[in-house]
Amino acid sequence: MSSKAFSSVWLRESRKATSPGRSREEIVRAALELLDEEGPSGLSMRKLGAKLQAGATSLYWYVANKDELLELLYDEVWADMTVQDPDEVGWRASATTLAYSMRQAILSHPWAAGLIGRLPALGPNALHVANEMRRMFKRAGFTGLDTDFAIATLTAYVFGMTIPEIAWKTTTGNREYDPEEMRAAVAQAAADYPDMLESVNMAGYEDPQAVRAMAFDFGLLSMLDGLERRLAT
Amino acid sequence: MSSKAFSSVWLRESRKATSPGRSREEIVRAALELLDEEGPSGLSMRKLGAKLQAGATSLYWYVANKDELLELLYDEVWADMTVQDPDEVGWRASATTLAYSMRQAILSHPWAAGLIGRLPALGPNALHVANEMRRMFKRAGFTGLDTDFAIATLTAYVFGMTIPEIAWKTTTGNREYDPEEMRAAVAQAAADYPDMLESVNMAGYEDPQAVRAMAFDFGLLSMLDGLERRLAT
DNA sequence: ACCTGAACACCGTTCAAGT
DNA sequence: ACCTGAACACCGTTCAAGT
Repeated sequence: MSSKAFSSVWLRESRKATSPGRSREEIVRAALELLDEEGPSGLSMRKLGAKLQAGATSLYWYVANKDELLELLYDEVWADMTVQDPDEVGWRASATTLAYSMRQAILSHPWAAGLIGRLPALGPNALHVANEMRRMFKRAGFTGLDTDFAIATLTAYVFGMTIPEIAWKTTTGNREYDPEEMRAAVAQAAADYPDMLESVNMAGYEDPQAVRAMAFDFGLLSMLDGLERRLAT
Repeated sequence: MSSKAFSSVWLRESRKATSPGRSREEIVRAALELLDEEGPSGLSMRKLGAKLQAGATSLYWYVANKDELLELLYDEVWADMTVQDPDEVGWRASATTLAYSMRQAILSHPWAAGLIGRLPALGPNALHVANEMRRMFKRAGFTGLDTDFAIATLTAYVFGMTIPEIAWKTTTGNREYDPEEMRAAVAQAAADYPDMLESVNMAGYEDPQAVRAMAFDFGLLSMLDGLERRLAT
């Protein structure tokens, strides 16, 4: 690989929106529609150009490349995350509602699953959330690097738990699919492991959503208990 | 979307390896080389065909499509994860070394970052690890669904923490890159948030690896403490 | 049974040329 | 300053045809 400087959309000036026609905002809005309607494969520079009644290559005036566009889009997901003031409700309640809110934000923008953790999150919305988390954990009593570690731990858990949830939903979701067939398939794969088999057969394939939610709760509780424990030492 | 049954390579018979020439194993081995050497973009059906001195389309005899090939490759990552017997070292030590081993496995196959959580993990290696985790947590005292939840929580944490680590390494790694320039860039983005700025300026851009490792420790400790707490109630 | 090349329907991106 | 179409260098996959 040749030497190439680190870059991000957020570090470059946006082209001024001149005519009523195109602008970064317009492009992002249209791209968002494409993604939310058709999923990740719905977004190509060509399709996006068409939707905006423009040549695909016109977009390159506003955005350096597709990755930059994705950075822009990624930040929109962070806009859907809401934070309750830790000074009002306490850090733990604040962390809990934020975690749920993060999970919800990803679930409602499934196309973002492939972006999380792979794109720098330096957009204004991401920074705002990061800053709120910082306040939250400082309020809890963390100091120095521990504050950063707590932030990283919480986001890692939420994203790590939610991304597979999306994969599950998109393979099974919006499609004629028989939960029984699914169960049987997994059971077949796990045939050699009696303990796993047992679990597969009872793990609620009829209501996977409910089980997922329970799992999220369980892990979140553990996570927060563990962080609280750090404060005690 | 039309109705399409759930499918996975692991649920279909493999074509028999006949001649010394090609087989699923040969293909996977060659693909693995491509990925480890050139990264995710190094793998295309055409390049893989060329490497095997075959037409790109020959591969479709052994593998239904690229996604199936990726499933096969993904399972190889799980092969690198090692588990210590919880009956010998205790569940917590076993969980700790497994967590490190999982992190290490992903770090040494960075191309897998994009696959984790998005592909079903039904391969023999993945199942073996999953089963070991089950033993581990049962030994710890978990029962019923809680065992599954503990497994999900631990893997979510490890993957959620490690994937961004890879992203960081591949944007900055193997490339002329100035940590100071990087720091300055992030600082610029965070300009509006004094607390974040402060943290950015001390967060060890000279030795990001060390800081990452500390963060992983911190979170893992929290996670396991939290799980232990579940057992007490 | 196994392999092939041609062909189809796409991609992201560059760039000279237009207004 | 902004937009264009043509062109380049790729993709995954299907399929009729070959051995």
